[in-house]
Amino acid sequence: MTLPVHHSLAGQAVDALRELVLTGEIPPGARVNEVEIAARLGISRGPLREAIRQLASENLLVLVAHRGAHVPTATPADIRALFELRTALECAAAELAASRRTDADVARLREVCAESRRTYQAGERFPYRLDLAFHQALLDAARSPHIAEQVRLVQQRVVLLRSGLNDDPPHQHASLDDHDALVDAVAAGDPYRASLTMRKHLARVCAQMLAEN
Amino acid sequence: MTLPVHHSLAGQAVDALRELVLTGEIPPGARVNEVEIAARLGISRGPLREAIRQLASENLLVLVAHRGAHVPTATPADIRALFELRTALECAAAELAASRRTDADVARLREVCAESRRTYQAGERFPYRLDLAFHQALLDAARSPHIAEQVRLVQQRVVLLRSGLNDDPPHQHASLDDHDALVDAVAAGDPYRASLTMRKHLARVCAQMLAEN
DNA sequence: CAACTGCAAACTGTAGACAGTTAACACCTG
DNA sequence: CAGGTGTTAACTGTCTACAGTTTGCAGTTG
Repeated sequence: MTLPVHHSLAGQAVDALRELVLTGEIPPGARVNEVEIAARLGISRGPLREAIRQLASENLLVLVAHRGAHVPTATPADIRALFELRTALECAAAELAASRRTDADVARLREVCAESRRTYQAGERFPYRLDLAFHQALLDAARSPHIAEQVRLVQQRVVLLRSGLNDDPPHQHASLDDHDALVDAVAAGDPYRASLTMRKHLARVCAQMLAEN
Repeated sequence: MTLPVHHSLAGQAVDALRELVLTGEIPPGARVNEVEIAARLGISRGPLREAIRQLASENLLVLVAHRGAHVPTATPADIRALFELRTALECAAAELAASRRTDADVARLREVCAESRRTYQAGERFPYRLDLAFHQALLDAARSPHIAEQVRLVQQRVVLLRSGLNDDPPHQHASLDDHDALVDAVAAGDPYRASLTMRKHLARVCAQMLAEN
């Protein structure tokens, strides 16, 4: 017996449309043609419009009167402001993680770091997936559901900006070191150091993104 | 020539429904009857459903399959977790405000504090409106639009919890002092002290809310 | 030839109708 | 009388049709 994740078409449409936006299939600046997308998803415009509203309030779409929805494009100033928000949230998460972590949390974090390093040393760029996994493991350790939810939403928007991001090796190496330092601070139960380390990490990631655009 | 804030009925419905939820006219736990509310707002169910989706993604409503939307009720654990989020955001805002404030920002903050104190000393409870105005003035000084937006959303949820809040005088007096201390830290350009002062302030407000429920 | 006007196609915004699900109540049964 | 069952009313979820706006293009005019 297969349980559908979402019973409603609108719920499915949210996921499907989110995918289209985040994968860049609907690129930044492009408009969302309701009849076209609805046909593509095999649904009518009603549920799709509900999905569009939700994604708009997640800031993955922008609504314009009588001109429908389009994918937002980001300016450098936007990116900086977005990273201010991300820093606020993830530094708080790092602090809480350092205060609340269990041995299992630390083990999980070290595991993700180890896998990232293996992949990196194998000559490949370590995939963005592992970076997300690290930040997710940290959020799990923080045990603050509302903060975790907001971080997820912000990360989505970062993915949107990250379209053609070419992670160069120096940046990747530095990120691996940052992650290790972060785990050490969390393992040591030092909230202040965890927060500071996260702040430095995100500052570098932000600078990297600004340099690439 | 009167310019409608929202051209679309869905946009108006978002504001109207938000009002119904935040004023408690649709109390926590109550379901949102689509036909009834649509009739009350003089619109059809289509735009209303779009509005419901948006408010759900703002966490002012909860969607249940085939049972529509209802206003969420908060447990003490929820309140604590929500204040962890609020603290992360507003502490960051306080830090940024201390770094970026202009003389005009400080003047505005002192003005709001002075008005709050006048109202309080006139024997009345100083209205929640002035508390919101203070936090808004601080956000303006922080100049971080994304953080400001998220704070606005969190404050909404706090208002929702705040339904029958009876602000007792000791709490109000302490809040006035907190606000003054916060302005001093911001005026002094001391981000660390501003953040710490904000953290203490919100911890007390949170404890107050937990005590009253 | 540039700019303006008018028209037509495409798209968004909204309403109303229909299908499927939930839930409550009356009724039956042990 | 308690518990289960069938039926019905209410409500949600979805689709289709229609009205109003925008936009691009052709035609016209200075």
